[in-house]
Order: sequence, then C-alpha cells, then structure tokens
Amino acid sequence: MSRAAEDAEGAAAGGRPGPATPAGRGRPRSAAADSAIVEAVLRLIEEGASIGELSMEGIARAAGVGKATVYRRWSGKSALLLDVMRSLDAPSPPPAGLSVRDDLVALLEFLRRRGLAKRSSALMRSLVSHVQAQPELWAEYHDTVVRARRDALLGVLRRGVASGEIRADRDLETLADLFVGPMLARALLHEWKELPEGLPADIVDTVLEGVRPGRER
Amino acid sequence: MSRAAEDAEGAAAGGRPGPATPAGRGRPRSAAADSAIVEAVLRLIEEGASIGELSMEGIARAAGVGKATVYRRWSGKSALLLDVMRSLDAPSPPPAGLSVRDDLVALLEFLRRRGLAKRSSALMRSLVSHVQAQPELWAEYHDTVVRARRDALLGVLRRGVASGEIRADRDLETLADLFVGPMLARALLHEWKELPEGLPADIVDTVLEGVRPGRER
Amino acid sequence: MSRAAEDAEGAAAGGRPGPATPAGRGRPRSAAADSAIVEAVLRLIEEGASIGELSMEGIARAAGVGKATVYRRWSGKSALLLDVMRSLDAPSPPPAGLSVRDDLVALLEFLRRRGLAKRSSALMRSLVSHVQAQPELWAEYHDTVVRARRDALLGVLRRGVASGEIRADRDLETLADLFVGPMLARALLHEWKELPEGLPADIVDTVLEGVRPGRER
Amino acid sequence: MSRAAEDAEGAAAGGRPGPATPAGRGRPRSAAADSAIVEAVLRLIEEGASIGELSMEGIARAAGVGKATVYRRWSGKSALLLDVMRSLDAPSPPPAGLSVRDDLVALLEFLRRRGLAKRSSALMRSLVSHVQAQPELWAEYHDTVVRARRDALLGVLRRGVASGEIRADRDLETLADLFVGPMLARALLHEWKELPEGLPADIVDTVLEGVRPGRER
DNA sequence: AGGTAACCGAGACGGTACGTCTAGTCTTCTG
DNA sequence: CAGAAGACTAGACGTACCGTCTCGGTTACCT
Repeated sequence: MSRAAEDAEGAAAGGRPGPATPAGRGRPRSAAADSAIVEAVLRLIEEGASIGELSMEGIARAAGVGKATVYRRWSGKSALLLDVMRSLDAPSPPPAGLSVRDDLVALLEFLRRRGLAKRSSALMRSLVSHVQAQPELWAEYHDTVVRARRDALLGVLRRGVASGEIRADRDLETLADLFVGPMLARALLHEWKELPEGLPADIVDTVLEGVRPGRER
Repeated sequence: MSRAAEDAEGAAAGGRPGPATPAGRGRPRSAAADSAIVEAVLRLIEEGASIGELSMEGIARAAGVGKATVYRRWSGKSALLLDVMRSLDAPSPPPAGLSVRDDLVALLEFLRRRGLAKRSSALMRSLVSHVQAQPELWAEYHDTVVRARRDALLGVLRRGVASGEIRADRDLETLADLFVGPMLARALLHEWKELPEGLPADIVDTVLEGVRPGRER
Repeated sequence: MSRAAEDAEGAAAGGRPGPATPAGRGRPRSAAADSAIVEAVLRLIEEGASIGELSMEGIARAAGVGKATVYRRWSGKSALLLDVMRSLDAPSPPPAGLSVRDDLVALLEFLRRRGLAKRSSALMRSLVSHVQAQPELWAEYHDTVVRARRDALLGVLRRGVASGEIRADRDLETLADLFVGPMLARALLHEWKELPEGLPADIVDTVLEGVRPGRER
Repeated sequence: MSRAAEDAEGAAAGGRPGPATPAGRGRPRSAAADSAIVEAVLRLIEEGASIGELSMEGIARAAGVGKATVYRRWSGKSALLLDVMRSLDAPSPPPAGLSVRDDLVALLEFLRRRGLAKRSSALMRSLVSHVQAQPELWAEYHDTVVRARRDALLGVLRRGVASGEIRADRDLETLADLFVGPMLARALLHEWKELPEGLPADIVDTVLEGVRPGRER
C-alpha cells in the first residue's frame, strides 16, 4: 500500500519523516516493522481511539511487534506521533507564479485539501493538539512543517509588495496571519465540518479588498 | 485568594465553573477542599508541570485531600481541567457602543490581555490543547466560553452591517473569523511571545481597509 | 472520649453479648438500631458473604443505619463480630450429675448441637477463624465463652478422678483435650458436614475404654 | 537461608508450593522475585504484622518488587498466603515401621515440632485461621497438606487393626481424630505456649490404654 | 564459511497512576 | 442530645502502561 512509496520517497528526501536508522553493522532494521507500526497507529486512530487512549503497549500489540522494536525507533509516544503527523503532510507545492491573488488562493486551498485528505477527519485536530501541548515537539513540528509553508506564503506576499499588489505599510508577518488565521479559526474553533470549497477564495478576496463596503469586485 | 469571590459570583451566575453540589442532606461539601484542589492544579502548572505530568494522585496529594474528594467533584482529570480553565476566563465585557471599529479593537484587545493575565504564560496553551483533543470537552468549553465571545463579536458585526460600516455581501461567520483568526494564528502558530500592544488595532484596521494599497487611513 | 469508660463498664457488666450502653442523659440509644445491626450481620453471612467481605460500610447500609451509629456501639469490625459470635453461644447447661460418662456425653452433645443450631453452617467456622486470628479478640472470646465450658468439663473430670472412674495419673488438662479435641478435629479439619448424632457417645466411650482391643463394653 | 533448597526440592517434587510458571517464551520469571516476595511476607509477619494488616501493596514494597510482579504469580492475597503456608510445611516423614504405638508417637511428634519450627510462633495460627475462613483456600490446603498426613495416620491405624493392636469396632476416621484432635485442641484453644516434649507420647498412650483406671502401663 | 553484532517477538521487570472501595472520624440537619 | 446522611483523610485494591531488560532465535555483514 501507500506506505512503501512514502517511505521510499521519505528516505530519498533526507529529512524524511520516520525513524533515524543507525549506520551500525549487525542485522539491519526491518522496514516491514517500520511501516507496521505507523500503519497500526493510523488504524487505531481510524477505529476511533483518541490520542490519549493510544498506548505504546497497544500500538506494539496492534502492529504485531515487540515493544522494544518501537522504542528502538522512537524515543516515546510523542516522537512517534510527531513522525506519524509529518508523514501525513505532503510538501506544499511551489507557487504557480500567477497573480499574487491566485497564488494566495492556491496556498489556502492546499491547506483546505490537506485537512480533507487526512485518513480521519478528527485525526489532525487530535494530533496537532497533542503535539502543541509539548513545547519541544511543537518546535520540531513547527520547524519542519509549518515554517516551510509560511516561507512560501511570505514569499508570495513579498512579491505582492514589490509589484504593488500588496500594501507595504504593514508587517509582513501580520499580513501572513491575516490569510492563515481565518483558515485556522474555521478548522479549530467551530464544529468540525469539512471546510467548504469556496472558502479560500472568499478569505483571500475579502482580506485583499477589505471589509468596508465600496470596493466589492 | 480569589477563589472565594469567584465561587460567590459563580454560584450566582448559574453556569459557574466548579463542581456541581448535590442537594443532599448529610455533611455538605467543603468549600475549602474545592479551592484547595483548584489551587493545587494551578500551583503545579506554575511549577512547570505539563498537563501530561499532572495526575489526579499528585493533585490530591498537593491539595492535601483524599483522592475520593477529588473524584466526588469531578469525573476525571479532563473534567477538572475544564473547570480550571473556565475559572480563568473572565466574561467578556459588553461592547462599549462606540464606533464599530473601536468595539472590534476592544474585543481583540480583551483576547490579548486574557492571554497575558494567565498565571502562567504557557498555561492556556497547554490547557486549550488538552481540552481540544477531546471532543466532548471541547464542545463543553466551546458552548460555555467560546460561544459567548463569538456572539458578542457577531453582534458588533451585525451592527456594522446595519450602519453601513461593514460590507453586507459576506457571510457573517466568515467575517468574524477574519478578525479572530489572526489573533489565534499569532497565539498558537508561532513562538510564544506576548502579543504586542498595538496588534488588535493593526489587525482590525488592516482587515477593514483591506490589504491592497490605496486605501490606507 | 467516653469509649474508655464504656469499655470498663461493659467489661464489668458481665460480658453479655451486645453493645455496652452508657449511662448518659439525652436521647437513649435505640434498641431497634442494636438489633438491626446484629441482624444485618447475620443476614449478610447467611447470604453467603465471607467474613472478609463484610464491611462496616456494608453492614450499616444493610441495617439502614448510619456508620456512626455502629461505631458508637462497637469500636470496630472485630468487636462487633465478637459480640455477634457470643450472641450465638447459649450458656452451657450444668452437668446433670449422672454418671461421669453420661455427663461427658452431654457436654460433647451440647457442642455438637451448637454447631448445628447456627443460622448458617459455615458461620461458626468463619467467625471462629476470624476471631482466632486476632490475639486480643481470641483472648476475650476464650475468657468469656471457652473457659466456662472448659471449667464445666474439668469439674466433671475431677469428679471422675475422685470417684475412681477416671485414672489419676494424667494431667487433667490433657485429659480434657482428649475429649474436646476429637470434636474439634471433626468440625475444623474435614469437609463440613453436620456432626453425626452418635458421635459424642462414640468418642467418650472410646476414650474411656481405650483403643486397644479387649475392653469393649 | 533454606528457601533456595526448598525451592529446588519443591520444583523437583512437582506439587511444590509457589506460583505456577507458564511455559511462555519471553523473559522468564525471576526466581529472585519469587523468593523476595515470600521472604517479605515472612519478615512482615515476624515483625508483628497480623494477617489483616498485610497488604499486597505493602508486601510488594517490602519485597522491592512491583505490584504486577506479585499479581503475575498469585491471583490475590489469599493465594499468596496459601503458598507461603504450604512452603512452611515439610512433607511428613514415612512411618518408621516400628510398633504401631511408636509410629503414632512419631506422627504426633512431627506435628509438635512443625509448630515449633515456624519462624514465628503465632504465624501458623494466623495463617491457618485466614485460610480456614475461605472455603476454596481451605479445600486447597486440605487436599495438598492435610490429606497426606491423614493418609499416613490412617495407614498406621489400619496396620494396627490388622495386627490386632487396634480395636476393629470403631470407624477408622473417628479413631484418627482421637489422636490428632488433642494436639489440635492444645494448639488452638489455649494460650499459645510451645507444646511440651512428652505430649505426643502422653496422648498416644492415654488414648490407647483408655482413661479408665486399671490399665496403666 | 564462520563469527558476530544487531535485530526480532515475547514478555517480565520496578514503578506510577488509574478509578473504586473501605476504614474510622467529623459535620450538618432532622426528630 | 441521638440518629441518618454523607462529607472528610488515608490508603489498599487489582489493572494498565511506562520505558527497560532479558530471553531464545534470526539475519545480514565482515572477515
């Protein structure tokens, strides 16, 4: 199934999600165990387990693997979940280079789809919450996943400022939050329903044009 | 400390944070135990305990209270933490009724200050994450705390639409997220630093005027 | 508090089964509560509870009585059970004064019937075991119940020695055990079946005549 | 001390006291933990703990062992105590085959010494009481320990009947109780003092010859 | 081809926390 | 005041996991 492909890709990519394999001699680690573990986590979550209900004991059992085999790869539950989470994040596609407005919509649309593509609708929410509650984990996730996407966004905005499509009198970071924040609010604050299709365009256009009347397109 | 006042207020308010006291005969529950428990939680968190490190066992020990006394009041760790969290949320002040812009700034300013006023800067983040990861807890928190603030925000926006200060061609919920989302993004996504003082005004003005150049105030 | 006084008085009062009643003023203690409690214990045991499963909590609940009401009368579970046990022991009838052999049979027959008269066949066994495991309780029970019966037995034996019916070259205590011991062994060591009717006569005759052949009556 | 030897012997014997070790793969159970637990029980009892004061919690703590390690071996306190008790019972030596009278004295002497050999004089009494109060435990103990000794006794008596040394007109079981009962009465009914040296011979001779005068040896 | 180092599943290890239960005491209200 | 009710602190109950360690056994690399 798809893990094999992901692993291959990840291994090629360098900072791939997944456990670090030591260079040692002896018998090499079993790739089958790697994926059995990650699959077991995903399966358990799909079957309705909350993050708090997941246990290393149960994961190892479900994966048909000894506990030591899990601990050989990850230092604990959090590190494992972090990797599982990263494995679900495809790298954000590069901006297509169309109009700044369209690139912004594309970035937000990517966020929207990522939320949908998850194997379980509540999965991301739970994982994010879990990771966020632990500073080091969150820093790790932020550095490897969040920052890349944010840099892409900042790049587009910078391009917009240069081209005169974006006002130059605001802090770029603040402007970035103006676009990302509403997606986040929808995803986290309210009942979990799938984000509607037109939302990214709606947000981008409203933020660009402003909320005051008189400038509707 | 302030628990006594809070309790009095809470009792009057009906949906107060804190455990429900049954009407039974026998010996009444000790208010001292109530507050000893909540204080113990806050103290442990201030001393650097993460949410995951908190245990009912440890809380009872720190509060000088039997475990049964804790379980008599709350069904488990989550319910206790939910109440602790609610006890930290002051009710949002009513909009002053000035200009729509100023009311929006006031609402966001309240959010900003709430984040600062917490007894520990990381506290809210941890608690929110914990609560958010459990659907029923989050629903409970959403209904009692989040919704009230959102209703206030929607009220202001509705007033703005009526007075012509806010464009009428967007979904009100989406507009609300435009203001709240950026605060959320700042608070959750990035390194925890205290939100700067001018941020609410910045956000409100930029969202109102739009990001395109040419309409700066 | 007043327990010490109560104990002293109670001990002086003859060791009757049942709680000591203090001389206090105020509202007198309810005799209904007294018997409700004892009845509850017996009922619970009949319903199959082992002694270990009995709890003061459960006893008070089953008696429809507050825990304090139980503790006001007895200092703890053991004291209560001791009293319940004593309440089941009728005082041994005085020896009829017939032949020594017939008096011995009568004493053993009394022991046999007492075992049968119990409201539950396993009751005595459980209670005895429980009491025996606690030295002070056992001393108390021994002094009030066992000693009286033993004294009666020793009296009969002494009469027998005087009349020449009992050999004089053995320690009287040892001789007493020769009669009581076999009853005890039957009651405690083997499967609990009711002791057969002819057993006391059997034992007395065999002990009197000896086990060697040639002296059968 | 003697535990190691006992274990080795016990393991060889098959029906040895101690927990059953499953045939499973994984890490084998630690024999050190086995004995640490049993030793801890004995030590606590020697230090004056009553059976009721023993707790699995305390036993594990005293043994320096996790609670699960205890529960992995025994299903609860009673099962553990039963095993401790059995571990104190050496198997009764086979009858030497001398005169029936001397074999009987030897059997009773063994009982007497067993009582003395206990590490604590009150130990056996407490343990027996505890085990006796629970029917299944008692059955188990009876089957494994008591029955063997009784069978040896019955064998001797049967031999005596055949050789004409023992009268044949009494039930063998009743005759057996005539010898064992007096030892039991001494051990259980009266103040715990060590049974005097000549007691077994005294009992056997008196029971054989009878209590009536005229047949003294 | 043989050694050997690191892997594998299984499961025991000492601990800690869970949520429940009971002990014995204390407190409030009702009769 | 006694009594029923039910709170209180304390701590044991038996279970589940934690992260580590130990077994017997397998699998690849490196002489």
